[in-house]
Amino acid sequence: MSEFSGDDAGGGEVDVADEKVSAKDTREVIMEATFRALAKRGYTDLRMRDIGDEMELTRQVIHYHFDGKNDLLASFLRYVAEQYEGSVEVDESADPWTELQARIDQCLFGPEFDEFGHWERMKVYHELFAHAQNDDRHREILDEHYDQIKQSIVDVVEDGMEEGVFREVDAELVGQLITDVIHVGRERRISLGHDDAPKETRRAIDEYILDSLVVDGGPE
Amino acid sequence: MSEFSGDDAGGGEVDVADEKVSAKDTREVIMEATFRALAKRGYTDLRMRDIGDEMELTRQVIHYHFDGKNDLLASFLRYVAEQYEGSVEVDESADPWTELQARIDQCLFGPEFDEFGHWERMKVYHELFAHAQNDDRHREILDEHYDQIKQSIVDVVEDGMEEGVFREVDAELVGQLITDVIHVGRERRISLGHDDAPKETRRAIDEYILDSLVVDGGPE
DNA sequence: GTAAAAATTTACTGCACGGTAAACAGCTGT
DNA sequence: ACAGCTGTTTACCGTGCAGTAAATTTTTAC
Repeated sequence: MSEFSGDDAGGGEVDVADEKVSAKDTREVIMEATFRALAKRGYTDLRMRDIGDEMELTRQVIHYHFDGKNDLLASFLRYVAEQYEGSVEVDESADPWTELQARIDQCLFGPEFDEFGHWERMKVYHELFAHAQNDDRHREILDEHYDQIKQSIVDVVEDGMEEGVFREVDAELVGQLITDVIHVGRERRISLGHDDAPKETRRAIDEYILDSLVVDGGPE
Repeated sequence: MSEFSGDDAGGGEVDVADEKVSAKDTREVIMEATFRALAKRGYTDLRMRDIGDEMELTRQVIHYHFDGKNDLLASFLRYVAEQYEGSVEVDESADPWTELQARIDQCLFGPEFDEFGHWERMKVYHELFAHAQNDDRHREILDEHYDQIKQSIVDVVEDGMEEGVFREVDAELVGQLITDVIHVGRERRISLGHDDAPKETRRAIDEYILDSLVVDGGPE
């Protein structure tokens, strides 16, 4: 929600009273409009016009705030990544089992409320993800993002091992596998329309990955 | 390699002597040119011109053989799916363990020779896959294709269980999981540039999925 | 060998898109 | 209250693209 594109930074200030919009808000408005336009048209067919149609302001405003389509989409990608990370909120004080499960569920199913918004966001996210193969800028940002998600899983696994509630395993390998499987579960739902792919995925994670974390004769 | 788009089917015949090209060959030439163009430019930036530049013939020939860009890409998608399936060739007479491993390796790493071609093909395949979320025609074709790949894995697992070399498991779940993990392993390499993702994936499949197929006190 | 059909090329067109220019509004400070 | 800045709008290009039309060459059929 902080830093956006390069442009000129120290723009207008927020007028506290009434309902004033200023530079920063406008950018947020544009980001959200881009979101909806992208969800409707898809990356390939996205026109600047479509983004304009999704907001109150006219499409030319975009050119004032961003330096062309490329710049806009680069900023948007960062916006999406930040939003994704921000949406994964778990109780860090919980035991590793609970935290691990919570993280998996959040990534797979999204926040309990707003499940629809989750899949709309993910649709856009996954499309940008695929596009990274043709755009180094996208790749860099998404690579870093993907690693953070993975790392948060690895950390929980390592915590669990230290606390003795998980078996000794290769945390990197497990974390990567879980992250990957979550990713592909969502993708199968989004691209192929398999509505229950996330649920199947959840079950597979339970039976084939989490089970192997159980200490012999331990809980569950 | 057989049937193409709807158009008019029974075109010109092949002249045996010399090196003559006729209708069917031209379509193949166009398909291959589309392949290269797509690999270079990416789906979003693909122009008809690019396809024309990738072959001896001029780009207008495409309009003679296909009914516009959409028709071309629909035909191409089928072409790619068929090529993928045709490329997975394993010795069906081998024992389930060997066949399963062979299928996994083929999907992950491609034919031993032509490893470069494999990743070029997969790059295109995965991009089309992502695009399916915005195109029902693509989704239908790829859904069917994905299911066939999965089914071939499920079949091997079931064979193995009948022969008693695999433990009794939910073959559907295992087959789906293996297929999914292969998919995401490739994707991570292609989109994020993780060159050793396929190898990591292979190891994860071994340790977390195949291990669970081993009958207690069995081989390996 | 010649006429008809198929395949390919050369030359062109319409238009949708991203981007720009200049006019206009609204707030800020003095 | 008026100058000056930020932000927004209306109106307008220039380009690059998919697609077409007609001319030309090659292949097939008799």
